[in-house]
Amino acid sequence: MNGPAPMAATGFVMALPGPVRRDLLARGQARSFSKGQIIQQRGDVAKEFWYIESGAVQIGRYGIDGRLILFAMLGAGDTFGELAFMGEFSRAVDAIAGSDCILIRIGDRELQSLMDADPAVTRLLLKTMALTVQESFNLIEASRNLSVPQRLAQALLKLCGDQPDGAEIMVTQQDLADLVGVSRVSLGKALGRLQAAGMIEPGYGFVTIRDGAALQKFIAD
Amino acid sequence: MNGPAPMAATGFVMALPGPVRRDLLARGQARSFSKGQIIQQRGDVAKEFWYIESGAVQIGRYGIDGRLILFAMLGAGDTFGELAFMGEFSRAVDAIAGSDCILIRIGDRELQSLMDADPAVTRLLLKTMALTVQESFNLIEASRNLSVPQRLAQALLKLCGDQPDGAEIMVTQQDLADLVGVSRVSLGKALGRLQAAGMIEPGYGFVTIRDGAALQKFIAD
DNA sequence: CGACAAATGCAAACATGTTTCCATTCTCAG
DNA sequence: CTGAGAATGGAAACATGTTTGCATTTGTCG
Repeated sequence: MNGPAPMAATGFVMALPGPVRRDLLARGQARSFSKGQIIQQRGDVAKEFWYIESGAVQIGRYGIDGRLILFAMLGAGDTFGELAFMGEFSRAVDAIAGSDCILIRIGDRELQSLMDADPAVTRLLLKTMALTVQESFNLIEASRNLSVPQRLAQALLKLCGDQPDGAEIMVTQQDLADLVGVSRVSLGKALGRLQAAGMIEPGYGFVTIRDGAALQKFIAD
Repeated sequence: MNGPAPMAATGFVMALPGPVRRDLLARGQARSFSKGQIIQQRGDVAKEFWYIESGAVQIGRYGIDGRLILFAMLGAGDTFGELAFMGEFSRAVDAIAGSDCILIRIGDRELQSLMDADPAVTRLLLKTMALTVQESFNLIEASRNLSVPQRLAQALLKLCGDQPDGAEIMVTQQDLADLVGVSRVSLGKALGRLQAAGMIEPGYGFVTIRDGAALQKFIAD
């Protein structure tokens, strides 16, 4: 209804020690995108990666038929694009502005000078990427072992980060469906079940978390 | 029926330049495992990674209820375990000997000296891990957009690597089912359809690839 | 305010995959 | 050669998710 949807900040930049981080961000260039705008497309040559200063970014893949698969929805403090950048191949995913947002572009030069200055940075990069792989393993496991309501609960908890109960997540059912990997109809049913259990309260364009602990327990079966 | 199932060698070690690779492997310790033996378990502390000298290794996760999710089936020349090793967290997956096999254990010291000697090695590690992430994205996308027969075709092509038509892949339907992420019944049906189309020929404990090109085309829809 | 688009709710027909049995075939050790 | 276990084949009942179509609600903007 009101406020933005701050999410758990993950990714490489936030793991950097404060001074180093500020220095790196200061070297980057700020760019703003409006909601729905394409930030990067699959196949693009990767010459930079991005830090999210404010707003939300959707990471996923658009199929030829208009289908969308969301791998993640990122928020302020998150980083994306390191992957292709580090791997030196073309973009593996599309990135779209989920809301009006301000990003900071970090290019080859900026990162290189950082890595030269501090070997620990490389280590950190490796660590972050390893985490990403783990994440995607978890996604695959979830999609095979968990029911739709459980996966929905998982997605909601991730989106709300460490916000306390009562947090309103600004997201449409369609977006959630793309994220969880089911149709909007199925997602609606799942929402209904979580609502019936008093864990959440669906709204128009947002979802309110009523009982995060219960969601956690629900996932664990 | 006979021969092993050589697969496309992927991973970090095979990407190293010949002399460097031989040097690294020479420093490692060879260990042999018999079929079904557990090589590493989820949660273990990661003090090393492994290079597959010969045989097959299954990478996946065992559920509490005995369910198994296979992420990959690796063969000679492949590497595994770099993930947790690099990320400095505990093992994210289980590894089981898919057949009698010989592995080479590479520990902290060996890798460190390699990284010190050649900074390009670090770059290579990053690249390899980025590829792994891409792979897992592809897996997720496939599980959402492709039919079971298509995913089966994909899995079979990956398993046979670049072997010519006629190759016999030593694998049971149950293993394939765990890999593709469906029940054995569904996998059986999918096999039947590929067979009807003349692309493969199922056997007892193996599958013969009849027309790899057709499989490729079949995946593309 | 009032129209319009976006988002949600709902239902029926349909498609796909699972589960549970059991029969059959194949391989291999003894 | 033969018995036992592993692997495959198949059928029926069931569960889950999709598709399609339309009605309803909500927010926005002129």
